[in-house]
Amino acid sequence: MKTRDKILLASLELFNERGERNTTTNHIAAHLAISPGNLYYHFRNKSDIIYEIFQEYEKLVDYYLVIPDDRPLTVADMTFYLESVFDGLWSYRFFHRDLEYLLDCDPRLRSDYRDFTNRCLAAMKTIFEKLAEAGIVQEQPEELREVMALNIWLVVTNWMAFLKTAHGSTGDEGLSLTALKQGIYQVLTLEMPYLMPEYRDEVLAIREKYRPVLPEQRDSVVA
Amino acid sequence: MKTRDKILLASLELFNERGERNTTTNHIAAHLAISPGNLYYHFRNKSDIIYEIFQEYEKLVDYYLVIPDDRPLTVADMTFYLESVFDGLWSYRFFHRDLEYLLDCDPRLRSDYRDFTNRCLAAMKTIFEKLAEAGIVQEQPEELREVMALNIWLVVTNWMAFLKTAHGSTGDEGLSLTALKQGIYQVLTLEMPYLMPEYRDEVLAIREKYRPVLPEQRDSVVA
DNA sequence: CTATTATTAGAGTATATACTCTACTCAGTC
DNA sequence: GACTGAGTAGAGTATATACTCTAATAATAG
Repeated sequence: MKTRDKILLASLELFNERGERNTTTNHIAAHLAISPGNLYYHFRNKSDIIYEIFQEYEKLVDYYLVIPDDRPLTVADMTFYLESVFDGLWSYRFFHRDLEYLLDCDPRLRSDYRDFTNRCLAAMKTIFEKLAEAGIVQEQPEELREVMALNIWLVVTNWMAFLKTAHGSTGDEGLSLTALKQGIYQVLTLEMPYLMPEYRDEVLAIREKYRPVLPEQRDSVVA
Repeated sequence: MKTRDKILLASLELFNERGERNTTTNHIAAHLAISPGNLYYHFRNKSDIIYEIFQEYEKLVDYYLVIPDDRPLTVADMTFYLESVFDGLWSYRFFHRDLEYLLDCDPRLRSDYRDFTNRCLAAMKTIFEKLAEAGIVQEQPEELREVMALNIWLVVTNWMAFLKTAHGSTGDEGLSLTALKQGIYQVLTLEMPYLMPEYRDEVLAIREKYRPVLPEQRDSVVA
C-alpha cells in the first residue's frame, strides 16, 4: 500500500479514535513510523488530509443514497438506506464531531459540505416521495417532506455525538453496535405517524429489531 | 463589576463568537485588558472557567423548564418552553459546538452534563404527559414519549450547528433570529401528528409564525 | 550504468498555548 | 504607621504544534 494511502487511513483511524483536535500530524507520522517530513511530502498540510478524507466520505454516502428510477422503492430499500448511512457515519465519525471548526479552517470544505448536505436532504425528499408512490408512507406536501428530511438529518448526524456525550467515561468503549442501531429506531419513530396501514406492521417489526435492550442505558457501560 | 465576573462574561462572549478552541486564556485577558496572571489568580485553569459557565447554563435551563404542578399546561406554556430553550441555547451556543472535546477534558463536566441531559429529557417527557392530560396532544405510551423527547432534544441541541454549517461563509453574521426560530418550526413539525383535533389549528397557527420566509435559504446570507 | 525523479529521514523553526512566578499596589486594620 | 492580604502586572517557561529544510536513499527510465 502506498504511503499516501496509509497516511489517509491512519489519519482517519486516529481522528475517529481520539478526535481531530487531539491528533497532530506528528502523531500520524509516529503512528506509521514515518517522518513528519515524509508526511508533508505527500500532503501540503493537515487540512488537505482532512479534505481528502471528506471526499471519500462524500463519495461513500452518495453511493449509498443512489435511488433506483426504474422500480418502486421497497421497505427493504428503506432499511438498507438507514443501515448504510449509519455505517458511513460510523466510519467517518470524527468529521461530525469537529465539524464547525473544520469548516472554519477550510473554505473549500465548507462549500463542499454545504452542497453535500443539500444533496443528502434532496435524496431524502426523493426517497419519501418514492416511498409514498410505493404506498408505504402517506403522500405529503412537498414542504412537509422537506422539513421531515431536515429533522431526520439532524437526528442521524448527531446520534453518535449524543451517545458519546450521554454515556459514561471517555471513549468509544461504550459505543456498541446495538447503541449505534438505536439511531435507526429513533428515525423510524419519526416516520411512524406517516406509515400507510398496509405497511405499518411490517415497518414496526423492523423498528422493533433496533429497539435498545434497555429502555435507556443511563449508566456507564464500562465494567 | 468584579474582575472574576468580567472574566466569565468575556469568556462566554469570545467562546460564542470565535469558538472555545480559538479562544485562549491570553485572548480573554487581552480582551479585558488585564494580565494573564490576573486571570489565573481568579481561575485555576481554562477548564474551571468553562465549568463555571456551564453551571450558569444549567441553572438557566433548569429554571426555564420548571413545570407547574398545580394547573394543566397550556399551548402558551409550550410556546414559552420552546422560546426559552432556544434563547438559552443561543446564549451558550459555544458549549454544544465543542461539546465532545470539552467533556473529554473535564470529568466533572462530563458527569454533570450527563445528568443535565437526563434532567432535560425527563422534563420533556413530563411536559408531554401534561400536554396530554390537558388534551392538547394525544396520550402516548411512556416509551414513545421517551423516544420523542430524545428526537426533539437532538433537533433542538443541534439546530444551531446545522445553521452554521449549512449556510455560507464563516461566522455568526448569517444567524438571524428568524433562522434561529425556524428551529421551533422544526420541533412543532415533529409534534404535529400527535396533536388533538381541538388544538390542532391553534398550534399550527403558532407553528406558522416560525415558518422561514424562504422555503430553504441555501445561499450565503452575506451581501 | 547513469541521470533523474520519487520518496524518505530527521533535525530544526517559528509560533502559540496554558500556565507560573515574582514583585508591586493599594485598601483596610490594628 | 507598620502590616496584611486581595488584586494586579508582566515577564517568563515548558511544551506542543504545524510545518520546513537539507540531505540521503530508493526506484526508474534511457
